[in-house]
Amino acid sequence: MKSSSELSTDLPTQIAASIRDAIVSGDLIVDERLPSEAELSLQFDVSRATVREALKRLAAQSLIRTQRGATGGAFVNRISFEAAHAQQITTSILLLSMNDVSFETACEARFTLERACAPLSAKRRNSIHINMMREEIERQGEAGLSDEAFCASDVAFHRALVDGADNPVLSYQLAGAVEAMQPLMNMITFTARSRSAIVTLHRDIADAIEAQDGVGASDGLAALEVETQNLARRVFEQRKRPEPKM
Amino acid sequence: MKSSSELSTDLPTQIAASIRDAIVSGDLIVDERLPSEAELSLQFDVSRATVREALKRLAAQSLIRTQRGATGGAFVNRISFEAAHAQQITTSILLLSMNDVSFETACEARFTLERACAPLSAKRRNSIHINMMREEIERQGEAGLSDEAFCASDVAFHRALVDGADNPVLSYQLAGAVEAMQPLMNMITFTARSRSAIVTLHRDIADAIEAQDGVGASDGLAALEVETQNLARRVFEQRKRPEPKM
DNA sequence: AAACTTTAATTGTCTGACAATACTTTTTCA
DNA sequence: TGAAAAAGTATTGTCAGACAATTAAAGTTT
Repeated sequence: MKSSSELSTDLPTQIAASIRDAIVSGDLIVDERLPSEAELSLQFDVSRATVREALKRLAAQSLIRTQRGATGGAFVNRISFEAAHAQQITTSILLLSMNDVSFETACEARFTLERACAPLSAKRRNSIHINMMREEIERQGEAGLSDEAFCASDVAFHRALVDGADNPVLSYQLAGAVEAMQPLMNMITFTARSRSAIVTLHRDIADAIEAQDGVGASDGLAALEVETQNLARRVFEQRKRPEPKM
Repeated sequence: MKSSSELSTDLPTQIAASIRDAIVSGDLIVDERLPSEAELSLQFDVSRATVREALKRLAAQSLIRTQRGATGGAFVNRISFEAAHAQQITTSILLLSMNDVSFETACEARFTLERACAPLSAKRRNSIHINMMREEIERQGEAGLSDEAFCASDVAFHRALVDGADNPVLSYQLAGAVEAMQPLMNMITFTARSRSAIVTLHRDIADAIEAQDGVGASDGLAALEVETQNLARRVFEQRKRPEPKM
């Protein structure tokens, strides 16, 4: 099990890397039980505390799970799309918020990816996803909806669109791009007029998907991107005026 | 700092979640120093070992880094695109290998996303990425190249294409899709004829990018997808014949 | 045969100690 | 005086050993 990357890092990192390699390379397969902490501490010639810290690192990445009791231990986890989704979203949000990524850049990435999805979603459209999109459009039109709820509904609409492509890998890869936009969108105040413009575009997109018109859906998303970018630009400019850059 | 998600999980998980919330919500900002392990163990009323396991979980997600010495401690990490890339690739590879994702599905996802990139890459094309693509094409034509090296070069070519879009968010989101294909591609044996077909398509794509012809690049990628899918289908069918299912 | 008890294995947590590291302060001495 | 050396100090890294909590399996009783 001791194989690679034994640098000048601390011991738990080395041990975690060693076990991770064994999992990635297939030496340890899903649901296989790792040696007990006591055995591992003998194998790696470190204390149990050190082994535990290594195992916790792996658990944090959902690579293993642990179970107490007589037949317990650490087991190789089957990474679920759900867990991977969640992790990717957290990472994406932090990445954007910590690296001063402009709204423009994030928005471009999101719509570029989503447009790629549109033709597939149109081809494979199915009533479940269409209905979800319609429901969210309905919600977005309700008066008295908070900006935050409007954004959440917007994200749900787009998630339905992406999931409609019926390709789990695609859904997973796009999760970060779609969801990580929400905190950025939340900084925007949506006027009644801007909301109705967005709802109209959403309806166009849903119609195109339902009509299996991939090109139309793509065009609708392109228009939505322009609308969103303009809206953001207006909001940020207006916000700059009262307090003109320190 | 004690805020949310205090369920029936173990203590390190709860503590890690609590600190993670503080980071995600912005209560702890980049490069800020966390209290020392001793202080945290007092705050959370647990032993230092338990705090350490929690911190290791966060370190595993690159959320914090630690430093020894008098002015040391745990600091909130600025998640770099590089680190996020690496994590995403690992997760994507494991996700595909553990969930019996078909070659077809993964391939479709990858090319769908990449096609979305092509217009941007064409518009913003720059000599660095063009040269990288040309270099990889050159390498792919060399005789005596191992299948594995051919695949690695293929990935490098596509990474250059994606990076050419000059949008770091896009590059990050696509990293998983592009790189996670490599282990799947590695299962394929590339004949001289199939290699030359791929190289020709790569050259077409590079030419289109250089000519700022986004549509052409997209079409080239579509053709490459068809070629790749056919190739994979042939290889898998042939492999089934000598050993017909068990 | 079913219900209960005991046993053993394993992870979860705690305590206390010492080592390693790196910055700060003090001392030394040229 | 001023720079180098030494000591001090706060912090993480690692260890050893202990006990608690949990769980499945084996054994015992009814």
